[in-house]
Amino acid sequence: MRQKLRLRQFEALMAVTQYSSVTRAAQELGISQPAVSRLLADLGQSLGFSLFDRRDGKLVPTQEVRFLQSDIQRVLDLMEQISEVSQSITQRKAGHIRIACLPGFATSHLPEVVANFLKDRPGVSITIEPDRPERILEWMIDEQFDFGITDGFRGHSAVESKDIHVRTVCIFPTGHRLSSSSEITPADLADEKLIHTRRESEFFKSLANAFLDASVPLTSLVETRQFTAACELVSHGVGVAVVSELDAINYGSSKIESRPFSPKIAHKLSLVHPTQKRPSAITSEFMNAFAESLKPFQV
Amino acid sequence: MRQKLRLRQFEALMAVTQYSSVTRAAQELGISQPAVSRLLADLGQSLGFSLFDRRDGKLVPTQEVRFLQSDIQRVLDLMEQISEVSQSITQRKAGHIRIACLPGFATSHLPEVVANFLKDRPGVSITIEPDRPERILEWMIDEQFDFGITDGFRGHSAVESKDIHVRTVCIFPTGHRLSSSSEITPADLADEKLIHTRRESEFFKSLANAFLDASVPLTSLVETRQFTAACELVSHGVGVAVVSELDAINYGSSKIESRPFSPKIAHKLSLVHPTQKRPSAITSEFMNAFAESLKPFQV
DNA sequence: TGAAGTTTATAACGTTATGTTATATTTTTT
DNA sequence: AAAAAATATAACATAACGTTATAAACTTCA
Repeated sequence: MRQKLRLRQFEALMAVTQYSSVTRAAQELGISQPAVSRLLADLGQSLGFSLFDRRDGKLVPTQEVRFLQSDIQRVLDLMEQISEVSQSITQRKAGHIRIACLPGFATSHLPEVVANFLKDRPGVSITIEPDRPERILEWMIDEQFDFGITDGFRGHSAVESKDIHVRTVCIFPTGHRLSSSSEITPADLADEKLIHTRRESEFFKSLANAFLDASVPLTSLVETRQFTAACELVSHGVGVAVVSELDAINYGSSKIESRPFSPKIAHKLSLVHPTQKRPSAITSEFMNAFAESLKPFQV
Repeated sequence: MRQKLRLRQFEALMAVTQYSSVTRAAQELGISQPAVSRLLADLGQSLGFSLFDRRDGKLVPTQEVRFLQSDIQRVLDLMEQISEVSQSITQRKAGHIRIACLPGFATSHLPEVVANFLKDRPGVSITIEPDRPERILEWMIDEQFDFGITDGFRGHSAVESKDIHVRTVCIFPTGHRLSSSSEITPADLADEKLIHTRRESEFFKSLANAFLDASVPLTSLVETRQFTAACELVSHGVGVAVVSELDAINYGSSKIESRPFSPKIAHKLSLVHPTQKRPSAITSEFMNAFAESLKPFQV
């Protein structure tokens, strides 16, 4: 009966082919000569044809063997590669991370974090998919992504989340009268038209409460989902806004200025991942790195 | 210490991935469940990360494993392929044969033999390289080819040969006065202009001797290396010739006719192969098949 | 829940693959 | 033909891989 072909036999075959000598091959493999002799004998038996011919003192592979050698070498190379990749994985140097995030992060904060993370991890690749929070939540539930950066998240059994409260600031066009204040209060904004997030959002409610507490009317002008859009509108002099400091800084334009807003209102970000699926080691590492990157902006 | 990755472990890994169950995988592999359990445990140990997560009763590969799976599958597929190809080789259904031959054979007799040979040997491939006898001899000595079909071969220590003596016939243009004879003798050709092989060739010497013995002068018109060229010339009415029956038949044109020549003169073909290099099984088989194909034309 | 049933892991122990050393045989060189 | 080198064979140890028995963990369902 034709037995099973074994890797060790292939290693012996290739070594003998390379050195044209069983003795030499054994040395290179770091085992004894009889061991190689028998590996070859067994392999020849399994394959059903002789493996080498003697030619003036050297062993030359038969044509049958040569016909198989490229495939055999490929197997050995692949094994080697798998071994290397697995090492990279344990050293957190290889893997793939699928990230879903709010559109704002895809362009501003995240790229820098990703670039930094990949710098000393050559085998790691990353997918970034920006979309609305609702979609990000779906993706987490479906486990289509490993990690999500979202806001307005209210909990879901299939999604584990870590909340990050980032500072917010009031932004206004450069040269605006508000630039003389070192801190902005609702009273300062009594006559200003506000650009803000959706009325249903937690953040808007906090903001509205602040105005309410200060007995100042809130003049709503534009409602937008994204802080980046708010920055853009403010820079065009449309109005003023209270946005996360993260966005204000990353907007990086000289057309707007920012000041702390009082009372302190935090914007809640949620770093999420599927509950059921244990994150891969490299994903965990990235999630930590990302949380760390937000530290400077946390309340 | 990171031990060696073994094929059996990969087989277990893929089986468990496929069936999401160790028990089921063991059944499919035809071994006991504990055996699979341990293969996985060992592999996890070697790789350095856990292989599966439990998800409502099923085993789901970790992302780390999924990252390696395509490579692992490729290794297993390749092993399978090698095993299949090696079977084909022993069954003479796979391999490669490099054939060097005279130009005439490349176009006429050989293709049919090759086609027939390949018909029920799907894995076999063949190289055909036509050239002059001198070059064919070189190729044999250099072992650049497995099998050669040549003539005028006078022996060489590095080349083993088998001589084949094929019948020859006299050819002339259709409707020529010779067509009334059932057998042509030198005397019949006394007034004919002859197209023949090189004067140094054995075959020409035999032919010349026949004329000499019959005391008939040989009127040489064209000297050519190839019988096919002679056929061509004859078909254009340039003269008559004595060529191997093989070529006469394969020329397959109604423009020439042939008759046996008397005395019988054989044309010596040599089937050659390198002495030192043992022919592969499939090459031996082809050489036999080719020799067999010449049987109908042998003296 | 918790008890039953199923699945997986662990333990104890053969068999085969793969290694060893010693030695016979073959091949190459002198 | 003898000496030297290379390879094959024999006898035996160890690790890989299989077994069965059984413990532990997980699912299911009353």
